[in-house]
Parts: sequence; structure tokens; C-alpha cells
Amino acid sequence: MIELSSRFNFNEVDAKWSRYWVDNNLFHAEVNPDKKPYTVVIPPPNVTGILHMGHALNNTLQDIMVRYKRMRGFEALWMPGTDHAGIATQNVVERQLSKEGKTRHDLSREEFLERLWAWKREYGDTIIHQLKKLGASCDWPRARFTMDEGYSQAVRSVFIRLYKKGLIYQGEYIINWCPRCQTALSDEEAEHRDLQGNLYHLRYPLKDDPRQCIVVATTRPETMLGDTAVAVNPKDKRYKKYAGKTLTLPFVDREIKVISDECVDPKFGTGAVKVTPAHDPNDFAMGRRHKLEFVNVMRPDGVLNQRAGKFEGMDRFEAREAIVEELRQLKLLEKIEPHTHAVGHCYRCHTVVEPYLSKQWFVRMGPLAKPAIEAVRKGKIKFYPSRWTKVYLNWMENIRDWCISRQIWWGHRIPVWYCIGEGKCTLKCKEPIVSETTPTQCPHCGSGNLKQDEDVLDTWFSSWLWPFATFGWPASGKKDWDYFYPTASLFTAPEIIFFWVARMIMAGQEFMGDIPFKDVYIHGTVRDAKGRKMSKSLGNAIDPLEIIKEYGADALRYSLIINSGQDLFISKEKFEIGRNFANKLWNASRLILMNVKDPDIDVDLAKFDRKTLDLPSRWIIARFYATLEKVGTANEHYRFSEAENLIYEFFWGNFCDWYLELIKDRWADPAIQKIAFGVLRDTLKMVHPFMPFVTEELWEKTGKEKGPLCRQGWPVVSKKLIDKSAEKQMQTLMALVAAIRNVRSQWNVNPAEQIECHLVTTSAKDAALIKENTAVLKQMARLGDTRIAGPNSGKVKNAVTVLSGDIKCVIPLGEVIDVDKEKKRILNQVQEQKKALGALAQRLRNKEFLKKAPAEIVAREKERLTLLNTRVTELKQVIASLE
RNA sequence: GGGCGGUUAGCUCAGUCUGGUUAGAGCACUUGAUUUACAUUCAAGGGGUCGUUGGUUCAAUUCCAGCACCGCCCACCA
Repeated sequence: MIELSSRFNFNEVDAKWSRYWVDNNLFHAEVNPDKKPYTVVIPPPNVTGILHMGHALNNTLQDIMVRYKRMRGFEALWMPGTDHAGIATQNVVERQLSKEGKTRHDLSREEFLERLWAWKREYGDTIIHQLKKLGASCDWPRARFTMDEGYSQAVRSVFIRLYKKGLIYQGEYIINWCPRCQTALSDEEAEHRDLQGNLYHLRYPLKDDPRQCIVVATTRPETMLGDTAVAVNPKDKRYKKYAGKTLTLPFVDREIKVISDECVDPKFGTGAVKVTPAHDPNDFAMGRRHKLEFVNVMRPDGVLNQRAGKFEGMDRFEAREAIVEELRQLKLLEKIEPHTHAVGHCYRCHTVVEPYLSKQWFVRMGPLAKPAIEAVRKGKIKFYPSRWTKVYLNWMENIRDWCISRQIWWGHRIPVWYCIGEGKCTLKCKEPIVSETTPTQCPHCGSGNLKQDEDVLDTWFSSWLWPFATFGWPASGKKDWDYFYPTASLFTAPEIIFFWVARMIMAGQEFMGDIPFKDVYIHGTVRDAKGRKMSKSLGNAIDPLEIIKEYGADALRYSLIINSGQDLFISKEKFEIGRNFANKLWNASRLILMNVKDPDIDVDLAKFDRKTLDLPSRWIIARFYATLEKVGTANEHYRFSEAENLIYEFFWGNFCDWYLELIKDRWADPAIQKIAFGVLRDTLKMVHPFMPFVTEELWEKTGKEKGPLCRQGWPVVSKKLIDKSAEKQMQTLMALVAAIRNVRSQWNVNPAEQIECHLVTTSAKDAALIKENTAVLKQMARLGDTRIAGPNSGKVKNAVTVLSGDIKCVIPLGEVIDVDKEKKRILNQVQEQKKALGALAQRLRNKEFLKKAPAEIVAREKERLTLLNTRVTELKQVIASLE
């Protein structure tokens, strides 16, 4: 007999097993020709990351699948690691510096990077430790970092391949510029948010006749200093007479032309657009078309430069106010209209991004997107839920080139050098030298004076290689990727589809010649009870580590997953369900262990012969296997909340509330011990992927001869033990018990008190069933002397007599089983009528029949149909009246 | 502007794909239980015209269309 405390002490158990699993390297996977691989790569959290609910959900989902597949006999590998997260990490260290009153420019590049690496060494594993607390069954020794040595090799190699193919180019374009981070951002990194702004109507006077003006509308008046034209639609009659005319740009006194361009929408604003080719992507395109001058009026920090004339040195928003005010005084401000529009914000620091002209590196996406679209179209890659397929395809079909250079220091430096050898240089020396290794001299002039490109690559330019770079690609030697690639499933959040999922699909096909994963599971967003995204700044975040401390890791996992059908609305109380269920598992096991003489008995549920078992035992085993089968199917289809619901219903609703109650007085029976013990052990296996800690602990308590639970096999469904008739019979008995309990409750009979009962049923079968199972009624409904009468056994029909003290009552069996019988009989009729209905309706839909048959027959059939339907309705009413 | 998702009990959600049993669960609520695995428990109960209007059908919470409200994503209307 084993003594256990009556509370599941999760803190102790969590710590014990997360250490045990890791210390014993139980999640290690390697190339194994005897097994099929099942590979998942973790979405690498940022090294700056601290576990939040989104991580907890994402990683629990992965862990469930990986543990499940491992138990199903796959060589299951969950590849862990972290992402260097360029801007985010640099920002953290810059904040540190600013506390010392410094900026990164007070340090050399090398010194700054040393600070970054020091930070990474100190704090970079924080999230890894936290994932271990969650129970993540990653192959930890394999953990990779997107800036470790081998990974850098992969990044360089990819850059060079793409460059050689002409898919990487450098050029001056309008990109999203964050004036705070002072770097370019990709389109995906600029988050658009609706802002209440203004539409300013400005007057630009004609050079020849300054009393006449063209009115242009803009949301960013400060950019007017960089205007080099005004554009109108060639079809716009209002402006026909102005085409080709010259205007004088206020403040800078530049002469600018009125040009005609199709892309101007006559309906918006005034129909005349100020053209600022250096500060707007549309205007940039127009500037190219009309060979306009590109005037950049802003410094990289968002302050106006010397080309802004008297406004030089003003911040862009300050300048906006100043310019508007001065225009007003010059009577060149027509009006200001309120105007809501989407404004891009830096996804890291939330500063308003500036469309800014600068020289950057780009990846040409069209050719890469093509096979990636095909792979999803043809179903080689599937999204779960499938509706995300459309989102993906829509984006891919409208994909734009990817700006990959960043003006920061933390990241993979662009493997490009420029020759600055003086004097001897040839024309060719102006070409960038793209090289996998650091070149020592210029290939054209032989000068050793080379300078590497200052910029680093977008973080995602390394992340998109994750599914194969983590396996050592492209280094020679141990080619783990041959075995583990392509991976099986990817688990991620919707907002990552464009950043990462799509790009991995492109990279996989381009560099490996194969898709990176077969399934993409997109999970919901974790929100607070009011539906707002959880975030530190809102202060509405619930810390998963706090939940682990207060409720246990299993509770956290279980509660998140059971709510994970769609977006999750989380409050602290939602975690009680997991805590309660873990505790239920604990206490039910405790009960069994207190009663099972030999906790090392070896029980194989599948070997029971159902002929030798009593009804409740047949039933509970049938319920177990039916549940097991459904849980397996749900897991395979990524329907984890459904799986948890099934488990909950089975273990709590069937096993604890009924079976364990039923056998309460029968523990002396070794057969009963074996069944309870067997069901428990197999349940622990089934639950383990969802709640690894409590199940592992209980598994150990139920006999450790087989080694840790996480390496056990998943129970095999025994179809022959799914006993349908046992399930039906138990349902009948359970309904009877419920009905009697109802009566007792209404009569306020003390639950401990036994009552006599006289049961009458119209069905001989039921009478026999009850007779054989009076023990069930006795135990569950506290029936004392019970007389059961079958049909024709007396005058009392369809009634139950309940004697309780001096209360004696005969009630119709309406609430008990006979009503069930009566209902069933009628329902059968209903079903039959419906079958007839279906057939008839189908016949009437058949055109041949309608053509051939005489009109009166058709009419008669139709009438019959109506009659049948009326009959069905009537029958339903009868059922209702039986209530 | 385009696209997607949602609307079912007081709250959070299943179910609807494949139309037809008595529309389910958890929480909350009401009543009762307590030496006997668990009050993180057990039993019983109340509570829903399934957003709205039409259509298809013998039959619609379920299929179709319109509408309303809520949410999300994408988009260069300056």
C-alpha cells in the first residue's frame, strides 16, 4: 500500500520530472532507420523573450503532438533553439546603455557587439529554462541559435546562391524607415494602425500668376519641402488648363511643373497631388516615370535636413505644425479636414515609420513564390484550420520584394565587400564583391583595401532557413537533414504566416528542393477576458510562470488547450479546470493505490475476456477504448481541445463518478483491482501528452518496472472490447439511477438512507437487466429491498414505488425508464415515418417520375407527404407530453 | 476599399460540414450531502423561440441570400 497526500503537490512534481527528463536525455532523437521520423521545429523564441501565454499555448500544442507521436513509435524530434531577434535584442542592450547615459555610437561596433554577446550569454537562455518548466520535450542538447557559427554559414551560403541567381539586388527605393531604430524595415515589419489625422489642403501659386493657385491635399504637409511636381489626372477637365504649367513651391521657392498621371484619383481630395518622390512610394514611381528630381528633406532620425531651408533641425512632427502655421499666415492654407488613415508603425518600438528613400538590399520574391504557391495549391502543404490557405495564397500571389538590409549592428553582416583601393581601380571595382568567406583582396585590381557592407540582414533572413539550417545544412558530414527533413508539422500564430511560414516554404523549396513541413497548424491568439491582446504595456497579461506556481504546469497546459478551439479569452479562473482535473487524476489514483494490494501487478487491459466481466467492468473498458480511439483521431487532426474534452468526460464522468463509486465495496475482489488498475494505467498513457507531470508521477507510483511514462507506447485500441451493448445497458441503468435520485432529491430523502423500491417495467429485457444489476441500483441510488416486475406482472403499470420512512409514494415511471421505453417506441415510429418521408420526397424530386406519373398520383403522393410530416409533428408532441 | 471569422444558457464555448432523436459542457446560480480518494468533492435543479429578415425543403439552430452588430487580417487613395 502506498501513502499519498490528498493534494497533488504540483510544485514538487513539476520540478522533479522536468529535471529527470532532461538529465536522462529522454527526448533525444537521432537518425534511426528502424523508425519513421516525426519532426517539429520550434518557432524559435527571441533570445530576449520571456515566456508569455502565447508561448505557453504554442509550445504546449507542439509538446502534445511530439509526446503523442513519440509514444506512437515515431522517432520524434522536437528541435529547440532561439532567434537572435536583431532589432529587439539590440534595443534591449541600447536601453541598458542609455541608463549609463550612452548610445551605441559612443562605442565601437566591436565593443557594442561584445556587450550584446555578453547579454546573450547572461540572459539568452531564460526562455529555454522557462520552456523546460512548461514540460517541453525538446531534444535540448540540439538547441540552436540563429547566430551560431554553423548557422551563419547557412545564411551566407543562401545569400550568395540567391545573389548568383540574380534574386538579390541592391537599389534605392522607398522603404519603411524607423527614425527611432534608424533602420529600414520590411513591409511586414511596418504595422498599420488607423490614426485620426488631418487632410491639409495647400495652395501652390502659379509662377506666372501668383494669384492663381492649385490646391493639393496631403496628410504629411512637412514633405511639401521635397515636392518636385504636382500631378493631376489627364482626364480631369478641371485641371486641363494647368497641365505643363509651372508652380512656385512655398518656402524653398522651387519651380515645379504640373504633370499628368493616370494614377491620380480625381475623386480624392482636390484631384491634384503634390509629388514628393523621395518620401512616398507612389510619388517615387511617378518620379521615375516623369524623371523628376528626388529631394530628400529628412535626416535618418526624422529631423529635417538642410534641404528643408528654414525648417532645418526641426523634428518631422514639429515641422508639420510649423509649416501649417506659416502657410496659414501666407494665406496658402485652404483648409484642414479631419481624416482617418492607416499609418505604419515600427513593430518593435511603435514609432511612426517614415517612407524613406534609401539604398537597400532586396530579394526578388516572384520566382521564389511560384513553387511555394504550387505546394499549397496541390495540397502538399496543408493548413489547419484550412481557412488560412486562402490568406496565405492571397499574400503570396501579391508578394512584393523583400527588403533584407537593416542599419543595425546585431545580426548577420551582409557578405558583401567594396573595393576602396585608391588609384589602380578599374570600372569593375565598383561592383560589390559577394563572397562566402572574407576576401583578402579585390578580384579586379588586387587592392587589399576592402570594406564590408555596414548593414546586417533582416532577422527573418536567418529564420526562414530554420527547418534545415538547424540540422547542420549546408555543412558536410553528418547529414541529419536527410532523415529529419522535411519536418512534419509546424505550429504557429496567424500573424507569423507572412513573416515566417511563407518564407520557410520558399526557402525549403529553393535550397532543399522540398517543402519544409507538411502541416501548418495555426492556433488562436491569447486575449484577456475583454478580448484585448495580452500585452505588458496594457498590463493585462497573465504570467504563465505565475500560473505554473499557483496551479501547476499541467493545469496551465490543460486549461489553455481546452480553450484553444479559437482565440482564447483568458482570466485566472480559467486555469481552475486544469488544476481540478490534475487533482482528480491524483486522488482517483490514490484511491486505487490504497486498495490495490500489489501495485506492481502487470495488467494488460486488452487481454480481458469480456465474457468473464460484469456489466460495469465491460462498460468501463468499452468506454476507455472508445475514448482512446477518438482521442487518437482528434490528435491526428490537431483537435486537441476535443481530445481533452473526451478525456475529461471519460475519466471524471465515467470512471470516477460511476465506476469507482460502483466498485467501492468490492475492492477485495482481485479482478476488480485489476480492472481499475489497468484502466488507470492506460489512462495515464492517454493523458500523458496533455498533462505530462502528474501522469509521470502517478505512473511511477503504479510500478516503475517499465521505465518513465514518456517513453511508453500508446495503448492499442482493442475493438473487440468496445462493447456497444454494455454501453447501452449501462445507459439504461444510469438513467434509472438518475431518475430515482431525482425523486429522492425532490422528496428530500437523506442520501444515506436506504429506500425500498418497487420497479415495474414493460420490457422483459429491462426487467432482466435490472434484476441482474440490482447491485448497481443499490450502490448508486441507495435502494434497499427492491422488487422488480416485468410486463404483465400485476396491475401497476409504468410506476415506481418508493418507500422512505413513512413516506410511501407511487409515481409514474415517466421520469424513469418506462417513459424511455415509450419514447423509444414512438421515436422508432418517427424514424420509420421519416424514412418513408425521405423516400417519398426523393421520388417526388425525381423528374422521370414526375413526367411519367399522372398528375393525380403526384398530387396524392404530395398529400401523403404532408400527412406523414404532420404525423411526425404529432408524435413529437406526444413525446413532449410524456415529460 | 478587399478578404476572413463570429453571433447558441447570466458568462466562456461545443454542436451545424453530412437538415430530421429530448440542442450539450465548464463556470456562475438554487437546493441538498460531509468520519469513509478528492469541497480543487458528490447529488439534484432552474436557465436557450440557437442575432435578424427572407429563400430552398414535407422538415432549418444546421443549407442559401440579404441585413445588423462584434472581431481580425490585407491594401500606395495622396
